[in-house]
Amino acid sequence: MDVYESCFVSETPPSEEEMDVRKGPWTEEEDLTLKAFVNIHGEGRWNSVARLSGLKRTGKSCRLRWLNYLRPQVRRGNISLQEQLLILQLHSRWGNRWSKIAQHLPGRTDNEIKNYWRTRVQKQAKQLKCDVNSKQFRDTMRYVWIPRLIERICASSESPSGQQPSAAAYSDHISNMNTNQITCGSVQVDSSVMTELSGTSSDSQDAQVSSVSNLTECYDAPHVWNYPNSFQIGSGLSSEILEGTWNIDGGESMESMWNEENIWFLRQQLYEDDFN
DNA sequence: AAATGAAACAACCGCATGTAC
DNA sequence: TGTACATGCGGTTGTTTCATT
Repeated sequence: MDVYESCFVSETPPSEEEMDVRKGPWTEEEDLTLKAFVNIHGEGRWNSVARLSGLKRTGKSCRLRWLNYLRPQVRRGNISLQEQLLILQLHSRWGNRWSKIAQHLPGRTDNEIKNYWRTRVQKQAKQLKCDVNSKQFRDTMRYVWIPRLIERICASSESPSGQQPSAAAYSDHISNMNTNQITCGSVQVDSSVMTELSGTSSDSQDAQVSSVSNLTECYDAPHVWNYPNSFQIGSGLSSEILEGTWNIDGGESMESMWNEENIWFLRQQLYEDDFN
């Protein structure tokens, strides 16, 4: 039995009523207490942490506070472009499985990703006056946003890219993958980016298919894709999208969003997952 | 400067799952 | 095998911050 364990094998925990449990925002003092306790004894056994640290909190509350806020690895602040792309992709595959998505975004918590999705993506769906799970929203993403984005990926890939992984290395990496690819200049773009978001991939069968973050400013009918005859560009789309005035994160441009580094990063993450 | 509404973030709750006994 | 407890997850709600009028 280790030191930690010996600390915790003890009396039955008092009920919440008996404990006079504190709720609501954590104070700085509570944070320090929890941090110090976990630093000494390690994570886990949260009910014991709550009891022995002197915090009048539940084990659940301690765990949540530690995982979402106090953990040293936690990254706070703006979700980067790469992360936005990953969230979009992974959510299209797994639906609202936030913790699973979070595993692919080091330092980000499921709670943060969930909040991001709710506040940003669902907002966009609201602007479109449709549900994020609706066909209209998926179609908008599938036939308008994504193609436009990919077109921009292609465009940006042809510009100098500094210290990024080379396009050649990237092509080598994906050439072994059994995927359909579209060549745009020196970079190949995987058409699975499209099919995943269409909700037809096998992985998405058990997941609720949802859609895209602030992937806007995307309407500009890309010529690189074949649209189904039945799909009318612009049908039911908001004027912001149709006019290309739907801004990203308060003005961030699509150009900056889709550079070669982002594509490299995104693809790496996805293929690693596919083959794990 | 104050009021109001929207957006972002933090935390709680209930349920599901895992594990030890 | 059944039970109790701990932990993890996703949905929801409460609170704070920021922008607009």
